[in-house]
Amino acid sequence: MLEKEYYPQQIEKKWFDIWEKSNPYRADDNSSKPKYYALSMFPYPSGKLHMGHVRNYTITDVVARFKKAQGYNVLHPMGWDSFGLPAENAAIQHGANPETWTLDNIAYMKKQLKMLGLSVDWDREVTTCLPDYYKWTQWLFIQLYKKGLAYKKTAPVNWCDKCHTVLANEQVIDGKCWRCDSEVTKKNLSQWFLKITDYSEELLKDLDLLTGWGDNVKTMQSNWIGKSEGAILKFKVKEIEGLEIPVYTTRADTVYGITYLVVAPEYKDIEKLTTPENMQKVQEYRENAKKLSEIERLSTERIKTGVPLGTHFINPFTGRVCPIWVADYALVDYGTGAVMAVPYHDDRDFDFAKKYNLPMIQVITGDDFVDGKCYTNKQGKLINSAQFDGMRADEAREKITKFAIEKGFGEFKTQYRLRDWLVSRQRYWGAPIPVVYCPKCGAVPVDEKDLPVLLPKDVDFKVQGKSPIETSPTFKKAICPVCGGLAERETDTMDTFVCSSWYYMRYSDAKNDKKCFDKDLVNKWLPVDQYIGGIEHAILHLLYSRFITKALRDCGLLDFDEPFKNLLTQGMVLKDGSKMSKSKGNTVDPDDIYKNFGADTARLFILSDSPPARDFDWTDAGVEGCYKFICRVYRLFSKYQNQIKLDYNFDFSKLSKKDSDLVRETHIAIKKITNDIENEFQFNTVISRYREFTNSIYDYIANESEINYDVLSFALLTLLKLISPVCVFMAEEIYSSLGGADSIHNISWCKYDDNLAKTANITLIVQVNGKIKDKLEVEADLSDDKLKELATSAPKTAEFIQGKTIVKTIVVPNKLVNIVVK
RNA sequence: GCCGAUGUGGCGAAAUUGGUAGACGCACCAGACUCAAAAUCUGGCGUGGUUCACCCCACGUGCCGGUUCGACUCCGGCCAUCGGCACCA
Repeated sequence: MLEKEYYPQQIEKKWFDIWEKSNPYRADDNSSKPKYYALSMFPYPSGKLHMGHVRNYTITDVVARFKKAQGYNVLHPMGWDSFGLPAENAAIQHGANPETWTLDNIAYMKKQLKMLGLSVDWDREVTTCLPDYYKWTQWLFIQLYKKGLAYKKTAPVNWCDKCHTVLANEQVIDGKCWRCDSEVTKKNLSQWFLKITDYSEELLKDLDLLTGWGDNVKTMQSNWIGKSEGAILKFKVKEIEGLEIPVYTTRADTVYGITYLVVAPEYKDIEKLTTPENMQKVQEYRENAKKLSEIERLSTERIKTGVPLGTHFINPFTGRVCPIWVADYALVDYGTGAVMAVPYHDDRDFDFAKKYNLPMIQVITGDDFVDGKCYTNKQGKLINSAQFDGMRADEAREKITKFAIEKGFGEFKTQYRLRDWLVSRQRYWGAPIPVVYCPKCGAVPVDEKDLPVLLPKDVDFKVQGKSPIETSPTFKKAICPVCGGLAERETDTMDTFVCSSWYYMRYSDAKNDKKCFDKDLVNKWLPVDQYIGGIEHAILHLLYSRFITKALRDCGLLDFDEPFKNLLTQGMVLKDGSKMSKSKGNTVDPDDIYKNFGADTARLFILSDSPPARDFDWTDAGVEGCYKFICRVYRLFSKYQNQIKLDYNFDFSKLSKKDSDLVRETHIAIKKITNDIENEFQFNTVISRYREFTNSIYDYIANESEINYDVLSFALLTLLKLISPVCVFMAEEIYSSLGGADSIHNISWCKYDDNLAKTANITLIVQVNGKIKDKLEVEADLSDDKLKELATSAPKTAEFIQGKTIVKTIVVPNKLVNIVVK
């Protein structure tokens, strides 16, 4: 029996306990049904769920439940991105053990997720900080190493002093650390990299295959990869026989306008290129450049500086001899580290030449050319460029490069902005990089049978200035797997983004202790059909995962090219106009919502007001509104629980108008809700339909004596099924109280009859010259001629037509008639 | 500077192929129920004009222009907000 009023706490507790015991949402590896893989970005176990999590996982859960009801074999897993600095910082600050801290948080948050009613297959739970997972992260690292995709090199890398570790390029946001927001400096260190640049072109090109991704994310990735097509041109140094300076340019069409050349302060040949009399000034300049922070140096606002080296180069096109300068607006790690300067046609060169009084030569002109101003139009015509005069700039670019190739001082070159992924971290709480250093054999990967390389427990977290892992008295000692001699273990751990770049593959075979995953299983379940998470991973996680997928494909471990077929980036959860955050004090604790209104209310509300991709504004009034709606639905069922028939039966042709109208409303509701879910998961309109349909049912029952209980049963049970993916606890409670044998969540999705999914009458709009003059209630599906006749003879239209000539009449079936008169 | 997204009532928003702009909700107002309140149910709710009122008329989807019988929707040109990239040669 249903209670008269709705008590969410009791109902949700009851089903929480039942589902806890049965784990009813196992994905079946052997099912013959088509598979559907619904995936949420897994959480970092920071302590408690926040509303962003609630939104993310509710959306994915409704998708998973909808697809299951539609007959798919659904995989909807969950896990924990559980390595990373917060655990280590807790250890440093409160003396906690990072592992205990992390596992405690996981236990708490797991319970919160279960209270949210997620249809997750908990048998496949993955925890990246546990050895049964990171063993395989290490194993994958070794496969990449063998394939030449993991390597160690000394390079200027990003260093965060506060986090005391290096960072990947992707983790430096506006010159600051992505985690702690402190300024990042450059350090020259020997570090491990993954060769993502081998895949630059494929990562860019395959964005076109990702038709289920938003343009925003694809554009961000494309910007980040930063492809540019140009040429390398080589210039001979006048003073030094045999020395050449190659430059990279996308504007080969401007070579006749070169008046100087700039090298970066870190340029490799810079000392050779400096004359003794300039040496002191050049060295001073370089020292100064080193002191500047990345932020200062990359600021476009800054006034450009530089000093001449004293040497010169010969422009092979013109034979002109021009000076070589050092200036920090040339970047050592892009192109060749040297830039040809064409002041008249490049803003930066223009500023620089003005400041130091360097000559300018105009070589491009056009209608919009203004004398004395830098002219960067790429459609202009060449002048002062010998045989290339009169050509359009974009054509000349190719011709001039070809000319340079023929003469042996140039080549075409495609350049990418993307850099290799720096993956080593000087921190404790991560997967140890499985490498040992042997005095004889150098850096050697650990023998695969010796994996995992376990994190040592005998460490001191309070140590300053180095990784806690270094304080272990035992960890470093190792035997070289090649020669058997004494060796030293690598103490760096991996970037957590390595762990998270393959977790969604592990779900396909989460408990396998022989392999990272079975090839057949990973090929069966992946690619992910729908991935849902925050936009903040547009570059980081999503780019890394795409790279790892392609790399593992090339290692022969799987057979697909892209990991995520469809991607939904959900908007933020706001309150009072800004993002919920502890510092602003505008957070809402999911536990409080569970306690006061129940998880079903939280789920309904978080889906209700905005489409998933847009930001969502949390309001207390909105939550209450949703709670009231759930009560309103519940009351319908509790009121008629004795009349509702699970085996309802009626003959549509014999129904009264009122009954048949409700049947039609029911079919319309099924159709619209199904379409709205399938069309980009527009849950906000889905919920509007729930309300509309519920309002229709309330209208229907207004007169008790006219109720046909078979028709009412049909409508109510349909509503219950339609609402069941969102209000999971209430739907289950009602259905089981009505005597349903199975769980409502195991019942197939409702079908609709297209002939019944429309109203019996329509409102015909009558326009004269495009202005609405009348609205007529008429039978649906009348012929065009009949509609025309009805419209012209309508009394209100008559006065507008009278005395005028009808030029034409436009009929839109079932909608409108427009009479055009003169 | 380049690229992407967005722009509709007091607020969140809706609107197959161009075809009733504002569905659904929040807030607000009124009525019913009640001794009263809450809850619940019913109705109203873009702006301006006109009217005792019903009606009716004009305007209205960031701005300007165009195509069309008809434009939130298509085209051209702007503006604003948010986000990404950026001394990348």
